[in-house]
Amino acid sequence: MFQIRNADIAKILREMGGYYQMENEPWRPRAYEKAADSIESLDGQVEQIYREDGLKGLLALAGVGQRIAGHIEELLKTGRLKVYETLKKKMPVDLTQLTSIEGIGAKTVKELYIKLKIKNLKDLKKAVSAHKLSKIKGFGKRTEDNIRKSLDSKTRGPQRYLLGYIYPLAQRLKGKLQASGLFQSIEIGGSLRRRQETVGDLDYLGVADNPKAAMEFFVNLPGVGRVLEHGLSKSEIKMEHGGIQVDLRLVPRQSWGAALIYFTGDLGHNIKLRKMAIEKGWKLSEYGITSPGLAPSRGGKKGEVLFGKSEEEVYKKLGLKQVPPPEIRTDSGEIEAAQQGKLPTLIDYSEVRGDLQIQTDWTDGTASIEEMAKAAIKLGREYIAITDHTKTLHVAHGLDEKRLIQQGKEIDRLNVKFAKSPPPLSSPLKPTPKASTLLGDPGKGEEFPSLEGRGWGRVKFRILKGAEVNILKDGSLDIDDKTLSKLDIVGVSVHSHFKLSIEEQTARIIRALSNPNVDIFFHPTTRMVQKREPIEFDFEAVLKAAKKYRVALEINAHPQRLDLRDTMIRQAVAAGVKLTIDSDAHAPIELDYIQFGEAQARRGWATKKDILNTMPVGQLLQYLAKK
DNA sequence: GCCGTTTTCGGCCCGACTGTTTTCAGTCG
Repeated sequence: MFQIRNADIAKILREMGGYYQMENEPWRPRAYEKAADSIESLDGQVEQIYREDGLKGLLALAGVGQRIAGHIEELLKTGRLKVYETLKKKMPVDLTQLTSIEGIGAKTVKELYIKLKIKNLKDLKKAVSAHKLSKIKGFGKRTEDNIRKSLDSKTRGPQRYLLGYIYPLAQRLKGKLQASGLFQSIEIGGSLRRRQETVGDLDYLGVADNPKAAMEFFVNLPGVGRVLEHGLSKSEIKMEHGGIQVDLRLVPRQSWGAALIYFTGDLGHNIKLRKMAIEKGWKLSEYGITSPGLAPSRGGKKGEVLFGKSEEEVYKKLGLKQVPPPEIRTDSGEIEAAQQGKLPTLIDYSEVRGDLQIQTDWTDGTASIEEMAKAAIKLGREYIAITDHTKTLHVAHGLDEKRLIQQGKEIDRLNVKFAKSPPPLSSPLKPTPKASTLLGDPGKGEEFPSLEGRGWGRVKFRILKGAEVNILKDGSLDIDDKTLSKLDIVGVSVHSHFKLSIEEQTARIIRALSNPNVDIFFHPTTRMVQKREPIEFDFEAVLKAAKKYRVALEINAHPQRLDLRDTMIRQAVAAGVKLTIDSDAHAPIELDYIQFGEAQARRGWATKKDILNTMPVGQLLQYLAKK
């Protein structure tokens, strides 16, 4: 059998969809794209599914039927796919490459190949430089210019941005739009509102009395590199540095809720809602629930808007008893749960009280314990655990037993110092939005969390002694049990031997978790978003072990890790395994990453009671002591 | 090509903008 990754299978299917699109096939392209999407978003490898369950396993995948399952089987068995090769022979173009250029789809690729024999980006660049495109019928000078600009901007900047890194820019832009006074409402939608791990572009939605002035203001924002589109209801810009695309849609006030739903997505969630509307004899669009009518752009008469003012109204009319929080709008059961009023109350932003993974300048962090503690206090944390690396992680100058004991003494000293004279609590706090602001009521501004009612003043800040202990190849730990037993919090993590077989990796992890001193399994899969694949192990077995040994799994909030990922969090919650949300901060500014861990937890349907560090410190220590 | 409280046929989300053409196809989200 051939080792073919999901991404490769998806790429081939997507290209096949493109070829069928060239041939003007009506529905096949959509089907292939859907199958490709579905495979791309899988947790496990298709290859493994096929190895375990054969063709039946493939057919169980969403969007995969007899024919496409057969394609996948052929790929895995022979390493090739004959139909694909035949299509490719007829039109030997690099579809993936060419369609990655803005404004170029499959049909344009076909034209370019037939007229100019353009097969890949290199050919395209040459043709553009020689001004050959503008000479083809159906292409003009503007098209050629646009393609040239797309080619230029493609060479810089990543395709998708990490949520945690783009979030501040998104908030700043929103602030600027708000401050202009030209928008009665402005909200951010899209994958950022859903708090996806990565964000491809920023989607703003607004209500403006004077759309012309509002759009004019938008396309002339400072830092705009290019204006891609400039209309009265929709405009798109590309920022100069980093090149992220920003879209703005304006809608009538009575459509605000429907538009917010529409521009928040995701696609699967929206499609299901639209089908539900059709079943009720209506139609759902970004303008609201309407009586059936033809699309205005196709010259038809617009149906009358019946409902659409708020998200709540639209969801209610469609038969949902609750509004699904944006983070879980993925068409994975949230609609059905909301119909029955059985959505869980997700953990809210700022419910995490303490941070249980922090590195300092004792190893690879940049700040001292005291500096990290003071920064945490400013953010309103009630406790932190100092968890520097341990000795076998040489690159980080990990601590040995002796140094850990020394560090414990330093922590004792600081705890006494803070008890005597607590550091000041700065105000206002950093803007961590409450979940309710995600529901985007028109006109409401950003809310700031408050410490009132949290018992601040009565709660003493506390630094806990901890460590991020390295799991060795055989599952033993690199710090002796006697030292570990003196720590408040012991986290363990994998930093080496990523490529063990599934059986070995699973056994190694379970052995580590079975150590009675261990409290948390840090960044369990070690994946780095868009950078490093997760290690492979039997997650079900690890969940069982975590439950048995009372070990919590971490939701690492660092934008680059976000580990566990959403689907695994949901599995852990279902299995009754406790979780923690930690920043993994190596510098004071990174302590604020907690909010992205809270977002991740919400996307995994976690509630407050699932997350250990929503507890006050006393309760947490009590829980840990019971082990 | 996929899918099924429309289940083996007949649907498949829906609309905006652009460019080039003059009524619309292509692309995108």
